Amino acid sequence: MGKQKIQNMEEFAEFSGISRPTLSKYFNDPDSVRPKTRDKIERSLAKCNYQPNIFAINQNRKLTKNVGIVVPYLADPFFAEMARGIETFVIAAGYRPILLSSHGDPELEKDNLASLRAIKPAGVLMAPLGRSSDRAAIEAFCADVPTVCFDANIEGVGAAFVGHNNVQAMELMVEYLVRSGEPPTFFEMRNPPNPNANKRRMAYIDTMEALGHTPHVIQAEGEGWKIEEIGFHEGRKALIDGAFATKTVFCSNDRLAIGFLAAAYELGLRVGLGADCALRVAGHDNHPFSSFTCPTLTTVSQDYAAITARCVEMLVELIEGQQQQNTRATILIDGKLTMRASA
Amino acid sequence: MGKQKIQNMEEFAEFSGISRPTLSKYFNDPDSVRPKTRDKIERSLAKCNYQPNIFAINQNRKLTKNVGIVVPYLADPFFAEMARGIETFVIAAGYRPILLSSHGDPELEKDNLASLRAIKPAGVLMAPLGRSSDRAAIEAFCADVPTVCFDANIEGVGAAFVGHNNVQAMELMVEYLVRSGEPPTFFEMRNPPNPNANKRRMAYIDTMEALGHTPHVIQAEGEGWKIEEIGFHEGRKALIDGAFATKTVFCSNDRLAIGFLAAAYELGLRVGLGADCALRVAGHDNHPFSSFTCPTLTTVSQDYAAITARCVEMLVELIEGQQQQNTRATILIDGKLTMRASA
DNA sequence: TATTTAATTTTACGCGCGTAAAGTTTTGCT
DNA sequence: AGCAAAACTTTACGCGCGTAAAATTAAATA
Repeated sequence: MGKQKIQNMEEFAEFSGISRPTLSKYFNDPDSVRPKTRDKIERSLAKCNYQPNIFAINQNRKLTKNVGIVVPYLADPFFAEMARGIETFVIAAGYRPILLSSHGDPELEKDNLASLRAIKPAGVLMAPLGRSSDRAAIEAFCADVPTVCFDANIEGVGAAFVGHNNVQAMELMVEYLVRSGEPPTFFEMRNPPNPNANKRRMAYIDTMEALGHTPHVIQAEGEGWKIEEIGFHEGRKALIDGAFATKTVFCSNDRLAIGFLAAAYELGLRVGLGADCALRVAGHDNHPFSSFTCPTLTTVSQDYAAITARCVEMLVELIEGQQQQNTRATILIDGKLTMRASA
Repeated sequence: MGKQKIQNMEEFAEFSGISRPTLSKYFNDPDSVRPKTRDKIERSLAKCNYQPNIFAINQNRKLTKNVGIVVPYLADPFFAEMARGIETFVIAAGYRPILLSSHGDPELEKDNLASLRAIKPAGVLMAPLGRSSDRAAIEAFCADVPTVCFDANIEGVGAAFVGHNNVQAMELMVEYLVRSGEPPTFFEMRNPPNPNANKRRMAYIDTMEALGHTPHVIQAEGEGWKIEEIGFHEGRKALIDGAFATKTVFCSNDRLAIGFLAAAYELGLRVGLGADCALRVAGHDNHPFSSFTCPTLTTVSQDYAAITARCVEMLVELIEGQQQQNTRATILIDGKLTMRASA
């Protein structure tokens, strides 16, 4: 490989026979130069391994091509999956994803925003922690950098929100459970870290009442993101106490359901649809592991692909769109019933 | 908040009454200036919200404070958990973690290394994809930037390796299974993405032979990182075919075991230690979800905390240590038997 | 072919900070 | 108090690139 060592754009200008300002234009947007010169540049580029210094670029441009992705808890496969989708779309859109997890800690969430500020991102995609988030800090951040929120909607925060349609999804599942058996009891955390939980409870109650049934809600104690553990211990307790009004349990999310199923198993309760089953259990989210629970978990799936695609789209519009809209868009993506063995 | 707006170090020098070169020294290493001036700087810092421009810093320093973390598959909670630990230690060591996932794709792994190169990292912590990795590309990268590998050891690649002691761990589990019941059959993927699998098979065979038992290995077909799915389908097939030589199955890793347990459940096979159980199943890794399988999974746990701590330690030594050692260190951390209900 | 328009080159400055060199002040030590 | 060492200030240059302005060249239009 006789590839020359070219250190900077000056040298590459000499090497390629194109002036430096034109090269600068090219690297910023290859389509902004004449096709002929573009060809010439790219042919030269193939002959050496020059690559513009990203620090020098970012220092001098007011706006970088960085896009921050902030997630509340990356060790949760749900968010890992979301992050994966978002990363892919961000790269496809020509930006550079920077993935940060808050690991469930509001302080770290603030730190993450601070360190994002330092890299002057073109925009940020953020799933806030929710209840424990420092709202003021996030608002201040969103005022400075274009931010699209996903997963958890903090009313009024961010330029847009793209998320799951909890109301539609809850209706879907409650109606299915009622139709195929008896009305469900709702099982959730009393203090859920994620704000979707509240929307789900309310949608559950509304749907149940609309269908002429009495809603029953069992609330698990416990704080934080060890949700399976809470589902297990509190679900176990509730089962032993006979706290469930019906034998059909609709868990607020799949992680809770995973813990709950483990508890039911330990107590020797057969879960499923058959006549020989003591319980029916449904979840919500279509968590990556919900296909491998025992029994496999009937759930409402969030449309990962649509949500991730849409929120990247929104952000790109926000960044590249000339006219700035003042209205905060809220986009809700419908869920789908995913029927498996547990209900 | 009458905080002044200070744009650069020049202005902050005037504001704080400290010369710019000294400030530069301070920001590079707060301990390199006299305590008195350090106090003075920090008191001024509290009075405004100046923060050095990270791009300008990185452009001019030969070495940044960036530390890359490359993981083969972030949607795997095992790696998510590893990444979480590593991030924390990297921050504690005064560096800036940049987390990248290869999402199971060797091309993306190469891309990740390329984009890491662009940010001139002080060092990189890398868990290679393994079998599918482009060895030459990784070697070339390691030759240029200090790299400590973890999880998957590619012999000779990287300045050091920190990982799990597969041999010790396998001995531990095989001995336990033999002692507490019958000798296990080993269940693994024929073409595992991760190189640990081969070490585990060999250790299984060695230990079985040392104990005077005949090793039995069942190999699941299938490629890629959908390991639970492979464990489920291939495990199901093997169970139906009566392929297991014994009723004790030791799975090469917990994800495989999670799928296998789901298959056993579906087939109505009771898993556990009791006389009423048709199978005993053990895993390997102490995957975050192994506490919530049905039944809960007996496994050999990797010492997450020790591995993550140790590999960050190694990298920091490598970066900051004056004398460069030419010997490639290989550090293996012992596993622990984690007994639960499945075996 | 002449003319308008668009693209490129030349020249030059600035971004914010690292860092070297020489001079000055402060500190620690006897 | 005197002195050497350490820390600091002043001055000055460089990093690699963005970008503005004026001059030049190429392309598109008539």
